[in-house]
Amino acid sequence: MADTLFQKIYSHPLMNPEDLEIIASLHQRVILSKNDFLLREGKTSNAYYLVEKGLIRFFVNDFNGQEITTQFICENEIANEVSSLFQHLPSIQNIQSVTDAVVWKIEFNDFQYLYHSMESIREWGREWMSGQLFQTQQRSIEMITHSASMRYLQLIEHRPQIVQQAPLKQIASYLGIADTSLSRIRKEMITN
Amino acid sequence: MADTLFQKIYSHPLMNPEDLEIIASLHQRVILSKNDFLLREGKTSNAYYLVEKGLIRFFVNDFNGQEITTQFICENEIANEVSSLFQHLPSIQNIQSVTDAVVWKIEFNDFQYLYHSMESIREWGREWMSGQLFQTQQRSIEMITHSASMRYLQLIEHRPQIVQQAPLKQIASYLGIADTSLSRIRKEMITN
DNA sequence: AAGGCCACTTTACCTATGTCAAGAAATGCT
DNA sequence: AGCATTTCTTGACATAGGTAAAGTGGCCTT
Repeated sequence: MADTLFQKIYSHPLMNPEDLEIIASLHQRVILSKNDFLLREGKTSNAYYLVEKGLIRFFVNDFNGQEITTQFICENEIANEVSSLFQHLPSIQNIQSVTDAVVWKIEFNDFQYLYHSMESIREWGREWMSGQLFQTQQRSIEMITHSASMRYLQLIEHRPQIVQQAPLKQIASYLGIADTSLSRIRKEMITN
Repeated sequence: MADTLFQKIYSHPLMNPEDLEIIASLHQRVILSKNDFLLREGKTSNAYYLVEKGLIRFFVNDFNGQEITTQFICENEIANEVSSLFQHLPSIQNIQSVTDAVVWKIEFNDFQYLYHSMESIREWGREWMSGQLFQTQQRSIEMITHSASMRYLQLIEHRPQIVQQAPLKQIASYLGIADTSLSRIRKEMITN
């Protein structure tokens, strides 16, 4: 069952079972309780995590001390604060479990070893990063072109786990609106 | 003068003059007139561009046919539609010169050759991508946490060339507001 | 069972930004 | 130079979403 996790996440045309086995052997299973932190603001990231079970979020604190959720990571996705991990800079983001969760950790040094010894993971890595960049850009564009209620509808449609598992306040800040506004949008969706 | 362009852009701890010379030799100088396209929506990108002179923008068409400027690329920066170039997918973005410009083009195949033969450019590439990801995330966060006039002030402060060289409508869509709103913000900034 | 806390909702009011339409200024074209 | 087109500004009005404060209900703790 963890095997299919690795297969799903590390899928790439150049990937083969031998490489995959080596990759998997460098991951370690970690059990998380709700609200546990995987990375705290100000610390430098030294690992990333594959999510087997549960929901993870990234958040920052804005200048009024409000928590802004910037990403949700669902099952079969990767929680990786790229700019801290690859540039060895203190993170401005926090990574925290929203629910109880099971994740697989791989340390930077082990990844770095793989990256230098396997073409498959290098190519996979570049593709993963470009996919992340694409998603982040899409999200920016949607913040501009769609209304808050449209954004909420899209979230329900495309990532229902988030709407089911995360508290309203986190979803609201992810959508870029106040929690009372999300509450109002929910109400209008029911009555109309 | 083009040499310092390559030095600035391809700077990385592992980079050395020999590598840099090989890299530079695979770029080709291209002269652009205002409004020329480097990539059109629906086409698959097969190159990226270093900007020596002038201003370049990325834009998408939203569902009402409005152009939304998603990025401005200034001098000594790179114009690269990553997800089209590296995943060979049709681009949803357009890349167009805002002013007359001089850029240096490198084709995907040549880059790919470098990427496989030089550790320096591989590491540089990963760092560049993670930098891009960071910037894009920062921009999303600012769209949520800052008001339109704050965003405009930040743009004036951090990237004045854009404010000087791009037309108001493009700047407004980049800031995520209507052009009339940006005009009003400008007025308020003068009188207050 | 009682108190306390948290997540969510609701209401009233406020403000930033959008929309539309008109005019002024700048730029480009022949 | 002169006309056309685009760019920018302005004003009146509309609306999505913000803020603050109070209310409801659930759940945990003792």
